[in-house]
Amino acid sequence: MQTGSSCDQASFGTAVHQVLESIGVGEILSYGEVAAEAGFPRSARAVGQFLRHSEGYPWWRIVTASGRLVPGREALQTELLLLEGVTVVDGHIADMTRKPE
DNA sequence: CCCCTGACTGTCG
DNA sequence: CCGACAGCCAGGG
Repeated sequence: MQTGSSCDQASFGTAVHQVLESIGVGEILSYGEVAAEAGFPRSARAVGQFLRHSEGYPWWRIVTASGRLVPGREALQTELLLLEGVTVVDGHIADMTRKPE
């Protein structure tokens, strides 16, 4: 895509909105990843504020950079992720695309 | 325009 | 692995 009109960053919420909409089922991203995709690699916190104040977004697909689930909704998020087909263990993602070993 | 808060991140102990 | 501290950035009063 990028037909030439997708570079307009109206505001943070608009950019994040596009990224959240781009996430597929079973796709886990961290706040920093979403922020980077939105065009703000240093604004992970702003993503959290947006998700918390907004509803209708797959916030459960968003975790911290450590693969940790969102504080305050760990139990709920874990169940939702399991339903999405994501492996969650003890409140943390066990299926991150990373393979340190 | 200034100050504070926060669903973050990375480093240190 | 986990708790504490500092740095960075956007939003709201």
